[in-house]
Amino acid sequence: MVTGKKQAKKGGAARKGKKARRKRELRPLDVLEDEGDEDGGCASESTESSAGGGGGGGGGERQREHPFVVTEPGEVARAKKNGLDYLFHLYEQCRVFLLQVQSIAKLGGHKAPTKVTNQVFRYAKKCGASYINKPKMRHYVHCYALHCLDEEASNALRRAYKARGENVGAWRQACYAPLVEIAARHGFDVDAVFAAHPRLAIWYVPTRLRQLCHQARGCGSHAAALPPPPMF
Amino acid sequence: MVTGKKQAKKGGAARKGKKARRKRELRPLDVLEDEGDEDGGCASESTESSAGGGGGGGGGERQREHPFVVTEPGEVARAKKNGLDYLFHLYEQCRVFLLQVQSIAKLGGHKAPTKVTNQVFRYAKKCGASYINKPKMRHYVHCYALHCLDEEASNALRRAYKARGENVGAWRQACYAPLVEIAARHGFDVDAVFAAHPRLAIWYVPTRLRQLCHQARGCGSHAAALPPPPMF
DNA sequence: AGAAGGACCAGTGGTCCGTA
DNA sequence: AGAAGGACCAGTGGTCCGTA
Repeated sequence: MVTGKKQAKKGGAARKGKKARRKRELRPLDVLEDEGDEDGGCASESTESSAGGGGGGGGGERQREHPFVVTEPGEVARAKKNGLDYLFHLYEQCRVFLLQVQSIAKLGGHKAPTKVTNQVFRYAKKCGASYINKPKMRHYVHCYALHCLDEEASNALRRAYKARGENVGAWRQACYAPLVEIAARHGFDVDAVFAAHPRLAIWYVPTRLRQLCHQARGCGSHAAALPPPPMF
Repeated sequence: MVTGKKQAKKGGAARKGKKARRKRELRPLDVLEDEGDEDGGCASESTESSAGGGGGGGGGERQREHPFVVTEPGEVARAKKNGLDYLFHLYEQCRVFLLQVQSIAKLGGHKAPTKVTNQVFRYAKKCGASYINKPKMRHYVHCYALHCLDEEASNALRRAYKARGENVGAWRQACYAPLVEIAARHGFDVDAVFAAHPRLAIWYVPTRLRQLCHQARGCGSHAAALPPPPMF
């Protein structure tokens, strides 16, 4: 409480042109630089140069990850695209990174995170997993949640959206409804649903999903077959 | 990471004369002012004017709480002092405040804290419990932990330290050793010990206690009858 | 247009140290 | 001296929005 008195409160507007968002110019191999930092460098440097990464053989310009496309289970995405199996694989990698951070913390007598925190993302970067970042992982958590909680339903949804030629954004939106239904069967307690699943418990419940469960609860006791909400 | 590059790292030195620690001049009844703030004012204004509070009948100057003295279980502290039953009572109050914050959050579809967080302390203040504050509660958590985990041992320690005429600081220090022993019986996993006790699970494990457990584990498998560590 | 992610900001955990 | 607690700060959770 130093700044003011109340201000725009969380998810509101009031962000506009503050502080001139200077972007530091991209330098190749940035990740490898702040070594010798304590806090533990990666335990194995498992660069995991596998799957859909960007970057290609050539030059200096750091490449973004290829965008995701809706793929069926088992299907490999074509050129310049990443599939959804790859997306879910990233969540599994984060889990492994978390486990490593926990082990290291316990060895040193430090407090260990129980969730995938900033510390874990930082650690992942140090291990060379530059393709993992917080905004991306948070963006798709609920998609991963559906995959964990009802793989059948998740697979069906992927096939349907692929067949319809929908883009990733549409598929992502569509993942909410089945989750709300699952939550409904547990008294609309999404937190409990996440907590009960070992691979999901390490992820924060996304705000949007929590909101949808809350508002679905408000609408009486019909266990909601909500058509995918039009726009949010 | 905006400031610099590494700096003094957590509990180190490097705090000295920064930013001229301006103290805002005390105003009486400060707490009652920032009402109408959303985020939920207190649900009951349970001012709890009970126990050892300071302040006295008279004038404007906001009073500090009376300092604690080592008292036996059931003993009421004499003039201008607060006893240890009162101290432990504060922890129970915080728990109730947490439960209220959780209820309110769930009603509103917001995420609910699982621990006594800043939010809970803020809420307690709004409810008129101005005698509750974070530094104090954090300072004595491990004393409360011993009270929860082994009331017999806790009571014995209180009697012993009272008999010896020790001050609160000495008693507080002495609370560490029995806790380390308890942790030792659980593989030195203090986090697990705290997590397993419902009234304790809502408190963060104090750094110092974690350190002591860690270093006790390092010293072989003797389940540590550690004499109270001389100074830290 | 649709999407990936650097960078920002309000509010957190942790505790020092000026105060009484 | 011993102790209570205001206030600070590094690093967090959350996500916007300039970028490609």
